[in-house]
Amino acid sequence: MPRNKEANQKVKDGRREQILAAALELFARKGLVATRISDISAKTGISQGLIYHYYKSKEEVFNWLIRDAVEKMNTAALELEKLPLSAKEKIVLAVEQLLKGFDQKVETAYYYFLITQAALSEAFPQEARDFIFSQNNIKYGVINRIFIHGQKEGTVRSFDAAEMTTLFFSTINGLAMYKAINGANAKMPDKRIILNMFLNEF
Amino acid sequence: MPRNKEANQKVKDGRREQILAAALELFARKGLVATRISDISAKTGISQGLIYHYYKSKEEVFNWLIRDAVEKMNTAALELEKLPLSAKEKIVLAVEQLLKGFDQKVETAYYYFLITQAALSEAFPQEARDFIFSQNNIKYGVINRIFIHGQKEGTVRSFDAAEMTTLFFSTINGLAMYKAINGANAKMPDKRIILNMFLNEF
DNA sequence: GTCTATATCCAGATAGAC
DNA sequence: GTCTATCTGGATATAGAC
Repeated sequence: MPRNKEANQKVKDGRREQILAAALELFARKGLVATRISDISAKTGISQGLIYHYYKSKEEVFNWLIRDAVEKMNTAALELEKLPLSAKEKIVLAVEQLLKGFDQKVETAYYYFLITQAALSEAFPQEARDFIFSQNNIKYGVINRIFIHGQKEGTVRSFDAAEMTTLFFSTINGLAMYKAINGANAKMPDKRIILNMFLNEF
Repeated sequence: MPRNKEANQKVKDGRREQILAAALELFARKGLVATRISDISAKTGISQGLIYHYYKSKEEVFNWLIRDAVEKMNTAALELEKLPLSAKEKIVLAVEQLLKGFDQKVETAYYYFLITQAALSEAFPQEARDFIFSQNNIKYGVINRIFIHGQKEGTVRSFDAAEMTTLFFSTINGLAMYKAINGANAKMPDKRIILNMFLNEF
């Protein structure tokens, strides 16, 4: 019966999703080690044993989360780069989208925070860390190229492009933390304040 | 013999300091929960049992660290506010000092990161978190007042001062993370890029 | 003050019934 | 697929010798 098979697959995928969603929030808020499988179990209503049916360990859950996050971000960055817009417009769009993302869904902020933590700490699974170090810089490259392009346009300030890129992502990470900490109470600042860092006029 | 008493006190203080210094780095890099007392023991060469002679628990070590950090930052902020300088000059000085601090001593970055983590996560001792929420905002107040003052001067951009304050500390936190992650490889960006966010000209 | 040895606890992961 | 019960390891914190 293909019907049942499909239905089963749906349930299975649903469970896996549920687990990831709960783990994302828990990992971001409590950290990987402080999050107990029992926390995930409590949050999802899925028994502890069953979680191990879907993922072979807590770290595997974490690895999936990181893969998801990095891939989403890279896809977004590469799509931005391909748009038929000026460098200046791309930068405005990037800042807009990121702020809107944080504002509308805390999960976006959690993703950023998780990646930062994993990059920082040796306590996180090596697999996830390797993946981050090999893949995460793709989005740095995109922004860096857009800055350089914008400098040729004359719209982007003439500071060192690499430094501006560092600052771009440091600021974004800082805002992600701010949002992750304060949740609904966090109001994202006016994008124009940020744009002042990078653009001559807008 | 007061001589011995003093000497003993010195040793005692030295040990306590050693433990704090090791814990700062470990907590920042691995997280509170992932850091084992045995890690602190290995890093300091102080036996596990002896650590409990100086601090009654791992969390107490953490609480001391947070107190130190918050107090240092508040003192610095309040002193900045009292200086006989224009608002514009104070902002330039604050950014300079913070960047220099991160550049010269990773520990400064670790302090920032630790506070941010503790504020974020329920996994950290409630005592430390309460202290942060009651005291940490002092430095936010200082910067906020300086921005407002600078707007009257005409030197600070006329965006919402609270939003600029949020952005100021988000950026600083982001840079602290960047430094904590990349250590000696992290080069702090040109302060002028940051100052563009807040100042009309400089 | 300092160390080594150990009691105690608790979380991750597994086994096995349904 | 799902649950409950349990094994096992490892970390905190303590006890007690020096």
